Amino acid sequence: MAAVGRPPRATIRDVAERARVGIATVSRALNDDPGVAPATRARVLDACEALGFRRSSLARGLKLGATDNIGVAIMSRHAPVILNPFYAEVIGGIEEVLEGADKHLLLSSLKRGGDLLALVNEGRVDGLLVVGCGVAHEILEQLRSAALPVVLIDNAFEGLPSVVVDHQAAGRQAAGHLLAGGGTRFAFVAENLDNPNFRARLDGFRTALREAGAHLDDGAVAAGGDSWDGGFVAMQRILGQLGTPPDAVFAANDPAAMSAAKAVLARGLRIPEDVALVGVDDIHLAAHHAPPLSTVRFDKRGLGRSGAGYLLERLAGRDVPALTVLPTELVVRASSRSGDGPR
Amino acid sequence: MAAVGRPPRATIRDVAERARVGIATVSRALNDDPGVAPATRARVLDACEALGFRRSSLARGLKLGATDNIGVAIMSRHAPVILNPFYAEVIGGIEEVLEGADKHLLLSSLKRGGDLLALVNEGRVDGLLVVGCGVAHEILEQLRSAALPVVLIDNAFEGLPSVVVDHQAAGRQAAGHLLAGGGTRFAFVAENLDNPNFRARLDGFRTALREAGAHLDDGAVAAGGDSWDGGFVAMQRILGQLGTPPDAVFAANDPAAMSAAKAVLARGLRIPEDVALVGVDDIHLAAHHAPPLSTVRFDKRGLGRSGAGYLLERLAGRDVPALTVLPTELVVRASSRSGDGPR
DNA sequence: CTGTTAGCGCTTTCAG
DNA sequence: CTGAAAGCGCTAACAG
Repeated sequence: MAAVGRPPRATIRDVAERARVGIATVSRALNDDPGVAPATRARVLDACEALGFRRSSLARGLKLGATDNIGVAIMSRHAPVILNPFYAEVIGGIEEVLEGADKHLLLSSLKRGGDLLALVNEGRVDGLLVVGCGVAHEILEQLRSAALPVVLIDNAFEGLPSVVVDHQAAGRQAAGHLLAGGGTRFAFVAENLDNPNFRARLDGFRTALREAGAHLDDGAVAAGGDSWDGGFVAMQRILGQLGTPPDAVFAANDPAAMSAAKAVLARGLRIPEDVALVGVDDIHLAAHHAPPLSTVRFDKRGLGRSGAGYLLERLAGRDVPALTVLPTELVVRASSRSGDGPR
Repeated sequence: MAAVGRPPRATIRDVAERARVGIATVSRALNDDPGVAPATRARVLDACEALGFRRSSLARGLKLGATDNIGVAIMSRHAPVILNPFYAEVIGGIEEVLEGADKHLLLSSLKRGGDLLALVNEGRVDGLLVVGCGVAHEILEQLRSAALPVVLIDNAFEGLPSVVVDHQAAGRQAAGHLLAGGGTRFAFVAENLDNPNFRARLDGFRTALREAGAHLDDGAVAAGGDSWDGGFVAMQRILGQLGTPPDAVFAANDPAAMSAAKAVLARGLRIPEDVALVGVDDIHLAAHHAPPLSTVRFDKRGLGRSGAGYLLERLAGRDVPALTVLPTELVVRASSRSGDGPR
């Protein structure tokens, strides 16, 4: 019942024999070498077909010194990796580009950074995309002197081409919008403050407020934990700590914002009349939240696309920008649209 | 500024030279061959270290006829593939198992099934996991006679080890529960009715109702489209078509259920008092929906784990079950808990 | 236009 | 215990 007498895979030699040519001719025909007589080429192709022949990518790679595989390493301190929808989107973008270039995607969500170097030095991949900021500096340093091209996504490091989102700008845009809406008592909620992206968003938020002469109280910044109700917990803490509740809240991401909204409403405050609320991400549900959630959007898929595109450029021997910063875009919805205009 | 004078990667020959041994000895030392003098082994290992040497996976694979790569092909008629959280979970499970076995995951979301056969015949992977039911029968037939092990996930095919979820059971469980709750006018909503899993759920639902002497009207089955509001549209259609609104609704998945809930509430009906509602999936938000959503849960990650586990077994030459059916579990929450007991 | 041949870097007999 | 040599399947000179 097992796979007993299966014929061993055909090799280029079998094809040559059947087509009554030399193996070099087979190779040439397969590589679209112009110097092959049409009749010969046809015979070869027929033989391949008949034998179900496909070149061994291993042998070919060994000879050519390339695999057509691209490593994608996802490094995240906080997650079951691929389960994080953020990374899923990024990978989607990567895949899109690689597929167009006939490259294969070797996915690796390594716990230990050392494995990353191993991956690179084994010759299993032609290039490497490192996604996320959970990589130790020493690893990145070694990657910098690796023999194959490396591109960083959602993480920046001197000497390695990097594609990032302007998370600071996200914070500044949120601040600007909340200031314009008349906010005076600001707050920031997040699931955690370890995530560098969240910190950057907070940083931009705080900076923009300061520049406008406003102030973000220390007691108005809270992290509520990485479970689904992190935003809720954070918001509750802030409401408990502050004498007067805030009237302008920026959440590090949309889930936190939605969850924080529950705490605000539970306290009997209205959104946006009493509290204006802005998140980040523009996840699908944001538009269908009650009330529809204002947010700062950026192109997650584009992160993957750019990174993959640059890697392909590097593989082709071309130069690429050292740092690419993708913009963010404020999306105003009802959760922060109290006083500004009709509707 | 480009990578000019980078030393070419060290080979086993460089190591041999530096350790003052033959290349065979290096190979043996690296493969933990017992017949190597400890002192020699140490010298070899030192030399490797010093040279930053790693065996070429290509050369090794060519010799050994294996790559340690496992192909994961996601076939879905309806999706940006990896963006579908369902598949993301499955991949998470696969990854978990493969990482433990030191295999690499080659991700491939092929549009054309033919590419799948190519992948298999190129020798790029040692085995293949095919996820989802978007694969043509003829492709599966060819896969059945492929030279390497193939395991199907969330899809079943005679002659290929398959791991599936009992979607019919999900439908039956929902029916049983809604019947027990006193439902009399049943309805089914989905985003589409092409998805074989959705059809199986409907099928189980319908069958169980029939067996209980209840009836599912044709006008009470609707698909509303694959956008976010598919359930809403479907529910509206049913409410428009039926004279009396249904009092027991089964949705093909949780998003459809949530979306359908909006339509029910918009119509002025209460959940669960007027309409009991059950979904499938138990996505995160289900528990925090208003009202909390009853649903049928199954282990998505486990699908991936089982499939990957079986593939590893096959690679080790062991036999595996032809068909594995993962169970589903009813989770009762407020959306269907009108009359049955306190609270 | 086509065939012969030499490796790519590794593992594995087969001899020492 | 260790080394020399063959060869995995392919490509790319180098000759015809």
